[in-house]
Amino acid sequence: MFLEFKKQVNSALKKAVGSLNFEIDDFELEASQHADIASKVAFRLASQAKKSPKDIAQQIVEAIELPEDSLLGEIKAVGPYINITSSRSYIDKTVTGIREEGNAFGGGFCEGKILLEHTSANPNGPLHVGHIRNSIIGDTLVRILKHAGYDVETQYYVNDMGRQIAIVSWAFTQFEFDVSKKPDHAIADIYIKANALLNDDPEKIAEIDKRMQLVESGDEETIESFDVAVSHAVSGIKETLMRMNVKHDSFPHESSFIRSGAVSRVVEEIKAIGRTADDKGALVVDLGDYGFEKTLVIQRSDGTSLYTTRDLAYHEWKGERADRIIDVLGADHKLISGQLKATLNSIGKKEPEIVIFEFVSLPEGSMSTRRGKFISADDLLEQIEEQAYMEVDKRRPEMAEGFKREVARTVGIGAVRYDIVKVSPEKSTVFNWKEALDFEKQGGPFIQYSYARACNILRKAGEELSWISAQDIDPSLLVEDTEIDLIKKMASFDSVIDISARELKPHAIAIYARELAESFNQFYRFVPVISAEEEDIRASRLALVECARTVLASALNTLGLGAPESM
RNA sequence: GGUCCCGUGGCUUAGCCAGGAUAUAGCAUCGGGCUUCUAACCCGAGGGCCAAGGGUUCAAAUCCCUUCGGGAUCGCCA
Repeated sequence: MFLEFKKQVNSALKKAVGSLNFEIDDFELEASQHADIASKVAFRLASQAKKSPKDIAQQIVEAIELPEDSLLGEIKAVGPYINITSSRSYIDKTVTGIREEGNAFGGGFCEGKILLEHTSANPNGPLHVGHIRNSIIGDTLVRILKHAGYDVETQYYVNDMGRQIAIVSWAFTQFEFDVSKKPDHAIADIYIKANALLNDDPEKIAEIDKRMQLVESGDEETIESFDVAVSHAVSGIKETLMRMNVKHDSFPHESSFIRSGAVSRVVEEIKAIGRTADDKGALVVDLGDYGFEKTLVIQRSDGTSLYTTRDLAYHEWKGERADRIIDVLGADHKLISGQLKATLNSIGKKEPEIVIFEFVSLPEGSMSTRRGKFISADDLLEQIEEQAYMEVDKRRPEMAEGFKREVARTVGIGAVRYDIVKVSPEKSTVFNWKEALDFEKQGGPFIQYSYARACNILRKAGEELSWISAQDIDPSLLVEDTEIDLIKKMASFDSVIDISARELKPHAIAIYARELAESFNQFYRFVPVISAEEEDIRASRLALVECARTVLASALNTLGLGAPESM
């Protein structure tokens, strides 16, 4: 609803400014503490009109004419600012809008097919707390984009033929694989051992090189040994992702692009535009005109392809299947993703939009699967759920064990996801157990609690008052400050979705969800619902609670947090 | 050494790209609130020369330059 409000503000200002014979398109609208929206346009027009911004603001306000039933209410010039408040109709339409649209409220205004790749961690061990930043940012973006109206397909690109996988497959021939363990963890065990062995005995590296050549040339037995290693790791990774409410639609494998001929094809395409050169037997691409000093190697001197080459083929393939391609990648991919985009651009292919997130490190330094220096996502989830269980047990000791376990799971995952997504991706972070397990913060569980409270009111109303949601209500009876604040907060859901979908910034939705929960809690504290004296007021408030439940559920769902009806 | 990202109260953090009204929240600290829809809640207080220095501008947390601190990266790894 806020998007529509903004549109009306723009057109009202445009007309007013036009009637004063000023030329300007951008009204510099911004959120304000003094109104629902404010325009700074008077600053810009000051030089043009040779008048003070203050006078211009006043003039514009006087020139504004509002149509019947406008979403704009009071319009005031305060110094150079034009402060605009929404009308009663805005409030009423928001309530009816939510009641009519339900879960679709605040979205559905975009269209097109998006292919989004995220996580794509190498299958040489379990996901660690750094990888899940990728998964959570990626999955939240998927949910935001879907709500905005896009058709989104999510992919996990499986590196099943890199050097690291050659090492894992080789490790199977050197060490015992512990089948009693979760498979991705068991893979990490032998991978770490193999790396240590290669470190001690560099002559064995030739065996890895040999495997790399064999797999690329299509040797059945080697391919099979890679597949075994990869599928063990991937099955464990999938389990972890599922536990975090993260789902991928497909898992394309790198090797498939070799086998389909896509890799050789893309190499030929690059050769054809005359950008390639031979550098000591390796094939390199010159991207100097794109601002890259150094050339990009796309083929080793032994003729095998590299990650980059396969990634080029993968992106070419993705570009043929979607209107937009989005990749969520770690900070280590900044350079290479720039080169990837430049190369695709040079052969006239669709470029991906890249979302970069900075690294999560440990207090003692950076994480490394190879060296066994990492905290696995499974460990984190295990501990957080245990912590959450204690919190539930403390608050609802009388409830059944199954209830406590279920709530602990929902709340635990919620806390983890929220903590990660609420921070801007461009900040590097240091993982800290104490903070990760702290439930006192106003985070995921805070939002889930608001939702549970809303559910509880409605459940009680159903039991005690035989309330049903279809009842006709009068939204104009909602006049308390906290009611209006809550409604306005819900109204702005669409604009938050719009902004986070456009800028690919999931953390905006995290902040919004928290504010929405806060608004609901304030309403809950100050306005009686079930015990409201007058029946029509009670009905309107129940409808409002139901609206809040709807929007809270959407916000939680967009963040990938579970919505518990009781906790 | 080159390039990119980050540096906001004790801790975590929004705002920065598109400069303007007293800089946003949370945690922690201190004070108040459960006979009333679950207190995982609500209300209030203190706490910031927005890393430092310079510049642009009527106006800078926001743009530019320099320095410092942290992270990432710099062809045949991924």
